[in-house]
Amino acid sequence: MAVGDRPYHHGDLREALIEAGLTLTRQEGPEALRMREVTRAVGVSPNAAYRHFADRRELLDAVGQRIQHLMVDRMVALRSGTGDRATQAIDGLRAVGLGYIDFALGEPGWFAVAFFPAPGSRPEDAAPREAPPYRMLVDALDEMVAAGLLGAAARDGARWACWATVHGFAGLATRGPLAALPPAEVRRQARRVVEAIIDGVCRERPT
Amino acid sequence: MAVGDRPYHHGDLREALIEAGLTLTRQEGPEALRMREVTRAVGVSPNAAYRHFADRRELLDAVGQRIQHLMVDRMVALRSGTGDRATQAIDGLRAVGLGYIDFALGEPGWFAVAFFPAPGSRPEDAAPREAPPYRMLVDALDEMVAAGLLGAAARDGARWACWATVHGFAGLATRGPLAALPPAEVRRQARRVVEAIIDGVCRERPT
DNA sequence: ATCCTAGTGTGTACGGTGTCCACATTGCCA
DNA sequence: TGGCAATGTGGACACCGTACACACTAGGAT
Repeated sequence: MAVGDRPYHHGDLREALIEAGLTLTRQEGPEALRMREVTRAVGVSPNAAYRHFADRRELLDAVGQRIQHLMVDRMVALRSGTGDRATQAIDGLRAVGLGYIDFALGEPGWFAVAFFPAPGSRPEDAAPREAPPYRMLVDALDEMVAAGLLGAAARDGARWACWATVHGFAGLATRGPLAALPPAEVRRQARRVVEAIIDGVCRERPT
Repeated sequence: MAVGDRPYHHGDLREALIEAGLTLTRQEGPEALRMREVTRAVGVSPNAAYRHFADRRELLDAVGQRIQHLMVDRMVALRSGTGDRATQAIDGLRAVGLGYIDFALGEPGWFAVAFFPAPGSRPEDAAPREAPPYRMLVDALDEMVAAGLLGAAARDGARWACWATVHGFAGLATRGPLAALPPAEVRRQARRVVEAIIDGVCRERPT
């Protein structure tokens, strides 16, 4: 059953490939995910991967989704539930925004895999509307509405506005000019930016 | 002097390579810039490019800077100078934001080259602080301060907040889930998002 | 218990890429 | 007019993604 000590069939190769992809992309980002290297890391022939993923991109997408789940895991760990409903709601929204940015700053390679996988990736399934971090944001905004801090009519626009701001800041901070600033300053600016968009979104009147 | 009809020396090969890079990346984005194809388009041997650019990335960066200049060219065309100083200032800021987004929507390939060149690009020189579109934003915010619509202390933070929002929206709209929405809806949301961040930034109190 | 089939991994090969090296050609300046 | 620095060429190397045909193995039907 085995010529070396490893059986011919790997057991759960699909999972192993995704995990190898995770460790490979953590430092260098999506470019570091090369079929030959992933399979090499798992100790398997390059073509074996094609039994589980049609493409390099399909594997990369799978890794990206896994990373999005890691992301929400870290984000939920930030929530603190004290105070009345209004402060809880606003704290929750803040936590989502800062958590998103913190993850990007702490794991720039992974963040790039999750949200900038490949320049030519087809956008419709790149980061579907059900992206877990996006759901967290949606929930946080619903809490704001329930607490009376945000008009129900403004909710839809607020989703895009909040996501855009936080996402853009993360992009500028990881692969843009903000990366040149010292990390403490970056975090300080992150807090200001999050406050600004929360303010702007709460003031928004329906159009 | 010529074996075919083209002289051995190209004249301005560096410029020709950049222009070929522009046309190659316009549709498909940064990935479409391949050394062999660029040189092929110019009618020159692949290695000739290495007399003018150390790397593929160096050429890609040059193309990206060129695109940033194209971007401001289109953005300045949007400015309309009517009304009093305050309305001019706020209209200018709006125009910068919407112009940024419009360019990204109209030229997603180029936008990606300018701001998401390669996942592994070293961020310090990726989009230096003097990026032309960023300078436009800085100027617009200075006008806001001069018009008394923005506190001088808040200006620094406002720069990052505005850029992050607009940049993030462009990213979501070109390679993210917003790309799935109909273009008219995207533009509508763009207007709301820009309004929201302007509101938020103007309300900001110093920290 | 045996066979067969579907699932999974392997070997080989092809075309493409970025980039290094040695060499060819040319324009320019002393 | 000679020579030198700049510029373009040809060939080669290592690597990549992936298609094709084949090998092995597990597990259900007989």
